[in-house]
This record gives sequence, structure tokens and C-alpha cells, in this order.
Amino acid sequence: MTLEEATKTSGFKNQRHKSIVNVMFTSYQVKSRVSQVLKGYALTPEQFNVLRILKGSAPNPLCVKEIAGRLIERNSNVPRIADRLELKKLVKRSVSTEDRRETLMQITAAGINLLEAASQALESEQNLMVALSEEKAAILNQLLEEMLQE
Amino acid sequence: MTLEEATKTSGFKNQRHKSIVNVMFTSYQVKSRVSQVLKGYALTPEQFNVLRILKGSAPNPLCVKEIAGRLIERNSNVPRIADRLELKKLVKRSVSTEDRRETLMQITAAGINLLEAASQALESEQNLMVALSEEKAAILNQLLEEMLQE
DNA sequence: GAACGATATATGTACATACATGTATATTAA
DNA sequence: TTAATATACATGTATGTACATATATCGTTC
Repeated sequence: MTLEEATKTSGFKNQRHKSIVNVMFTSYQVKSRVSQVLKGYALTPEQFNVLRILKGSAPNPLCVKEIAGRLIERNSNVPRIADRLELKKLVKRSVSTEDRRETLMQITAAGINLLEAASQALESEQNLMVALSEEKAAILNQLLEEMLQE
Repeated sequence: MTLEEATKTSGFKNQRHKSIVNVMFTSYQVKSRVSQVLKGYALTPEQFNVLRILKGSAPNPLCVKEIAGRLIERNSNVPRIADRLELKKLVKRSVSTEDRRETLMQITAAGINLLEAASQALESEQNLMVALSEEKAAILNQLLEEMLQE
């Protein structure tokens, strides 16, 4: 499905205006496909990202602030995502002894197992999600980064 | 802020993998900037989009299904967005006489006024949001559309 | 070391998405 | 024409974002 079909709109003021809508549309499509794959593991994209960040630092725990700082969506409410992950026993929480204000989070063995299975599923779907050559993907990345400069 | 700074990640498996994260990151940044501008008009991006769609068909009303079909985010819950717009008297709802299952929505004069003011504000911020030439924006659009093909 | 301001996290509320289910109306089939 | 099915919308629940505020702890200053 193309952007125009999706929004039933053909009148963009200019290419830059179209880029704004296009980036949001493409992001939505990609995120939907990611969500579908993760649903098989009962994970939301946000929960998956928190697990991924925690695995990156395992076996060392990370504090909530550190996790929030690595998420794309900066206003994600890490304590509440953590609530759900803890209920599923995918992470453990503890109070830092160095700074008792900090809540440390650590991925559990069950969390690592689930994350690895989900990651593998996502990886094998990547070809379906991005129909671009490496060369074109590199150009796309360049343009996306340029887009946000001021 | 670049993608790598934002996510504190430098290890993408390949350019296509990076494109996935990059599209979501750029979309989030753009949507945040749009939200900021719209906040001055007490509108969320979703409310703005519904108003924009209704203005496109004004003075003819549209049914809920039709509006939902034109939104990027397909699972948006139009009745609830409509609730909020109606509270602010920006839209009117009525039952269709042709098919009493349908709820017709129509933008009010107040809705048109607010939409036009907000649109103008967004337009004048567009240069801040998209730091691309028209030529590069056209290439970006081409690549984004190619990305989703199967 | 007590008071003050800063910081880390938690929590409350409004809005939104994702999806299941309920309800009214329309359409189709028997 | 009635019964079954489909459609359009509304509503309930779980999850998440955005943002304001509360609470505990830390660091600093007097």
C-alpha cells in the first residue's frame, strides 16, 4: 500500500511536506509489522526495547534513568513498562545501594531466552520489512539524518 | 541529535536494520515537533488529522468508517477522538438518514477556523522540521515508498 | 548537622492505540 | 416475512505516551 492510497490524499504542498507524512506513514507500517511478530512472544515493542537494552548491559543492571535515556520515545514511562516485565518475571528490580533513589533493573534468564527467540524471529522477518538494497538503505539513512538537522 | 546519540547504540547489523530504527526515530522526532506546535491550539495530532479530513470534504459530512480509512494509524479509535472534538464544538455528529448505522461527522465553523490557524502555524514551522532540499526530499520519498514494497 | 535545593523514581490524569465484544441497523437467504 | 448474517459504530480493557505532581534520597551550604 502506498502513501497516497493509504491517506487517499494526493495534494501535498511540496516534497518536504510529503516527506513529513511519508516518514510517519512508513514508521507506522514498520512498527505494525514488528508488533505482529512480537505478539507471538506476548511482548510489545516497548517491552522488547527495554529487554534489549538490559541485555546489552547484562549481567550489570541499569537504573531507570539510564534505560529511559536509550529509548527512542523519550517520554516512555519506564517504571510502568517495568511493572509489566516484572510481572512476567522477565526482569528483576532492586534498590541501588550506592544511591538509594535509583531503581536498578536486570534481565532474568527467562528474559534473555524470550528476547533471543523474539530477536531471531524479527531478524528473519527483516527482509519482508525492508525491501531495499544495502546501498539504497544507506542513502535512506543519510537522508533521514539530514532531515532532522537544524 | 543523531540516531546513535539518541539510542547510544552503534551496532546495527546492517544498513537495512538501521533503516528500520532510523525511520521510527525520525518519525518520533517529527511527530514531537508537530505536537508541540499543535499544543498551542489545544489539538493532538490525531484530532488535527480528523479535522483536516473533515475539512477536505466540507460541507459534506463523512461517516466514521470513511474517516478511519483515511488516517495513517488505522486502529485509531475515531468515535473517541470524535467525542473530544465534539466537546470542543469543533465537529458535529448526526445519524445518517440513508443508513442509520452510520454516524456522520461534519466540521463546524469554529473547527475550520482553528484548523486553518493550526495549519498555518505548522506550515511556517515546516522549514524547521525538514532540513532537506526539495530534490533530496523527493529522493527520500522514493526510498520510503520502495522500502515497504514486498 | 539541619535546612534547602536537586535528583531519581513513582503515581495520577488525559489522551491515544490495539483489540475484543456489544448493540443497532441493514442485507441476504430460507 | 422471518431468521441468519454482515456491517457500522460504541464501549470495555490492557498498554502506552505526555505531562504534572508527589515522595524519597542525595548533596550542598549555612
